[in-house]
Amino acid sequence: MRTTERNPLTPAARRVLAVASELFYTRGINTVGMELVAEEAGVTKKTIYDRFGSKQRLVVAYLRGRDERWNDFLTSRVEAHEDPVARILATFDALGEWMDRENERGCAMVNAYAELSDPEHPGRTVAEEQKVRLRELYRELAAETGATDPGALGDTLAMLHEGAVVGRNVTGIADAAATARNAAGALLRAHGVDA
Amino acid sequence: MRTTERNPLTPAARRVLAVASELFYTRGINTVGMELVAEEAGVTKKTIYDRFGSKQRLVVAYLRGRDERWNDFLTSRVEAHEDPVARILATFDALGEWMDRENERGCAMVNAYAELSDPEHPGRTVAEEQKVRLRELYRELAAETGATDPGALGDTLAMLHEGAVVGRNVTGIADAAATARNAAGALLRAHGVDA
DNA sequence: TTGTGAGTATACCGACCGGTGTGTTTACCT
DNA sequence: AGGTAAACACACCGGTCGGTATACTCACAA
Repeated sequence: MRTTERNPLTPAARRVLAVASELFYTRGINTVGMELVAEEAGVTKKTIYDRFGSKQRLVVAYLRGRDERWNDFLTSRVEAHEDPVARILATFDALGEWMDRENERGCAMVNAYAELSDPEHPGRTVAEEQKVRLRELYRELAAETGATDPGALGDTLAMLHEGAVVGRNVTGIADAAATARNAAGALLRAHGVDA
Repeated sequence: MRTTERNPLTPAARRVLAVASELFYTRGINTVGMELVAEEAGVTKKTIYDRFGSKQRLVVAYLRGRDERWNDFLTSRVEAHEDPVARILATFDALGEWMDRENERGCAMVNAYAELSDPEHPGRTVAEEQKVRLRELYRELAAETGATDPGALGDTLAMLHEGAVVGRNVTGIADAAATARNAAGALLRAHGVDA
């Protein structure tokens, strides 16, 4: 575990993380062995364990990285607008784009939460934190609109957001994000917001 | 695979299925080995393979059984009401009760979908079918209310339903079902339904 | 009474799992 | 020229995976 948070990854470590992220996401964390990761990254297992220390840590790095990428994307989309209503609607547009681009296997955090049943696994915390952060984002945005009961509105939007991912991925609702966006508008109006 | 759909399970097979269902749900399908299932059921592996043929089939039996239990529960709650609006709201009450009682690890179908990455695994179909059935239920109930655009309303309610499960389980929204129920009422009114 | 189905016990299979140890090569920095 | 970090190759560890084989006991029913 020579790898700390600040100093950058070595080239091989970066390759390992990229490959592992792809494999863990598309085939599942428990299904993918370290030997396969090493092979696909053109690296020996030794190198992986020298850089990451354990599979658990590699999994955490994968989840953190993916969380960060999504969060950066979402934040940039939200901050592109001033009006709080537009900011809320932008989250659903961002979700739709993201799902079209790189979510063909559903939410990585929800999947990891399902796979990592051991309550001690630090990967669970990463997933929980991501969801809590999303909830708080919606609660803050709801408050900015001056809605009546912004807490309930924020929670509702967060649930709609999560439901759109499952709806798109498992249920097969093709336009899930757009439908959720429309619903968000209706919910805003129901909470006394001009939308 | 002597076990077909109609003839009842032998006592040992019933025990195996019960134990496997509990273990698969709480610890995850890939995490639980057949040896553990055998041990916990007080049965030898031989017996399991004589009755179920393979782990894959045991997993499918688990998913089907759980799906059936949930579906029976939900259906009974819906059919207890005449008014379509009451029927819709009843689904969220049912969900809340179910989650309090036996959903401390989230939706078994969504979890299985995350774990079973092999697209050929028949367990995936069970999960997909359950989600599609839920979507169709909401679409039919929405149509019964005479709502404008019952398709979109139904899809929205289905997503809200799924989001409540994730919200409750991962995000930690304690009253997720109640919040979703309130949101469903608002969405109904937004679609021109008296609710 | 003689099968037959259900279940038991135990040993085994090849494959793979996460992880470690030893020693070597490469490349850059001073 | 010497030092150091990174990556290499390769062999190995104990343990578990899903699944199979053999042989035995028991209850019940024709």
